[in-house]
Amino acid sequence: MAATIKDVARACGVHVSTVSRTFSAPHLVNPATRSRVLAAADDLGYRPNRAARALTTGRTFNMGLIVADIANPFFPPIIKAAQAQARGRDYHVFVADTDEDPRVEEELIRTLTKQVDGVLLCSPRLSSKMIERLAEDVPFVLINRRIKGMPAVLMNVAQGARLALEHLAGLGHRRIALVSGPLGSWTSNEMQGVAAETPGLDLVFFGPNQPTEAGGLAVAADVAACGASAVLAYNDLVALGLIEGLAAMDIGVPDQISVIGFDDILPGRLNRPKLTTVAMPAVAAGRMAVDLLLQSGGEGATVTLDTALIVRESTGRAQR
Amino acid sequence: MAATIKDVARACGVHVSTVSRTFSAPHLVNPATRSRVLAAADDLGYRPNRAARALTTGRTFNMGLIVADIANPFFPPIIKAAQAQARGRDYHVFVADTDEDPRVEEELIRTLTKQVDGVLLCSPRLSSKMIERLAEDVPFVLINRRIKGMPAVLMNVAQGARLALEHLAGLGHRRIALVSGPLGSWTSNEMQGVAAETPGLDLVFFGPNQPTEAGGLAVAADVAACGASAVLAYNDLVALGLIEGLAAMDIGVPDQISVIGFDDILPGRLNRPKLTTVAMPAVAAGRMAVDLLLQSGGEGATVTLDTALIVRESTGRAQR
DNA sequence: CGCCCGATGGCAACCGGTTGCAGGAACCTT
DNA sequence: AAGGTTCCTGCAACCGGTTGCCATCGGGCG
Repeated sequence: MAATIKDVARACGVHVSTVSRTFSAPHLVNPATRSRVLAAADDLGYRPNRAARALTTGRTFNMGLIVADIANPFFPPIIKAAQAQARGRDYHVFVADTDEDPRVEEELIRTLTKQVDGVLLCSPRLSSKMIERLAEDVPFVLINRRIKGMPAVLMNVAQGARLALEHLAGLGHRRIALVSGPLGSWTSNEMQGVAAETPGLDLVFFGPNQPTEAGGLAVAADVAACGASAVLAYNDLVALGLIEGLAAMDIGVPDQISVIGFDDILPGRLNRPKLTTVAMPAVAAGRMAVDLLLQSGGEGATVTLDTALIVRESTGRAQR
Repeated sequence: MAATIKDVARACGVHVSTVSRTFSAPHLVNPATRSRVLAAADDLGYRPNRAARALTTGRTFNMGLIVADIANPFFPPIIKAAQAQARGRDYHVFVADTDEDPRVEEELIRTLTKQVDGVLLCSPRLSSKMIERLAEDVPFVLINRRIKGMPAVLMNVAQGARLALEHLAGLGHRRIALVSGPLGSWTSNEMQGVAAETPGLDLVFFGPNQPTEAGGLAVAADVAACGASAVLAYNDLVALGLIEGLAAMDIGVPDQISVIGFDDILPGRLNRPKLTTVAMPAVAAGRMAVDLLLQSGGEGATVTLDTALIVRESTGRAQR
């Protein structure tokens, strides 16, 4: 049995309210009394029960973090950063994986609602309408999704796409394949938007595709056949699948085709050729989302974080 | 303001205790009353407050999961599986990352203690003594660590190492390098134990090493110089680093040296050559750990899960 | 020397549920 | 018809803290 506030009160002959105040409003208790209480508490190994406290204060010091797929290497850095930042603010984090299923996502949010001060929604699959409805019960911060009036942390995909296209253009590529992700993905739309408005390029679109290596593998043949000398892929996983598919057809990267991914996940860094990619600020996003949630005074604040092009080995000069 | 039990009680003219029983002991309430209560609850969007419930019942329906490094690709599958299994049991999971720091780990456990029904410790860095002491306050299940009397989920590294060595021997390799991990790592010890007792092999040990690509990269030259035709690496990350280092010296894998890793993480599957590795049953371990925790009747039960050799492309016949 | 005030700490209600106990009603038994 | 069950529901205490209110006490001030 862990020590409760009563045990401490009894141990040093004061009322429980005094013990309570020693922890939550120290300035209201006499220094002498305070140190007696602290000594007794330390002696008994007392720690305030956060859940009980939450009952009256309304603050749980917990938050939820909901992601589509923990095993997708894009998410762990975000989770790690958010969790670390939260710990620094004395918060604990419930992490839940929806398996890409909106219904699971909704149910998860509902059961979490009472138990947290807010929820970080990372690339949510729910409809905007549903998110807005759920937001009436618990504060949200969105990551990688924009809904008007809701605080969000966005990654500047458009800027990254622009950098990537400039890089390819600079290497002499003209005909470029755009391998997009799932239908209606925000990232895909951003990429296509930028590409469409970039002059002097001859673009070929492929999509929708699964956002995985399998997706990349599946379109490799089409990409090879379309005559493009470079590819901008939806994410690193797709890019890696693509490279593998091209290799199977004996098409060398970057010698014959250049490939750029998005995200900068670990497997891309380890791949050979090392993947040129647009790095998403995952760590900063996780941190920022936590801050946004906790200072929620800034209702609806939207932060956009810059991306960066990381040139490695999967891009090279266009062959003439 | 979310609806409370009182709102529901008022709405359908019964006492709160009746509402409470409708949810936690339905057989004690008249079917007619029950359906009225349920209707009212549904109408108001009422959901019991789990934290408040925990206060009296002592069960929080939360558990903690503590890992050394979320961003290490070995852990996400475990986290994902544990979390999914927990959700199936109506549990929520706090996930925390210790950054490999035992003090953070201890503090985390302490603050989590009151808020969970148990904690899953995944590859903990704390001393056994400390873990035993903390176990007095909250039930643990260990993953990848054995402490007498404590429930644990282990992965059969020895068996995997045996399979790997047999595979290499079968390919004609005799002189084999063993690239271990950090000092005192349980996995390293198991591997070395098996290797030492395998007859007919000429073993060269390298260690301790960082359990990362950097670690593999760093020993690549030594490994190449020692004349071994095959390497058993501490984990996939080390193996990948090793392959990269060998490639830099123009030593081909598997043509000149065969490499086997441990874990079966995603980057290994995507690498070229695709990594031959001993797959750790991460998903099963995550699930099993949750089950062990919840049925904790089986005090101290230890489950050992089998590993499997996955032969891909990084191993081949020894060259003569 | 009396008054006012700030500092201190006890009291008790409350947060949202749970549960042992008791009482009333309906239903059986004999 | 009396007494005993069983079923259902209300009452109230309790889980571990928090907090508004009030009483007490000592001291400073006029």
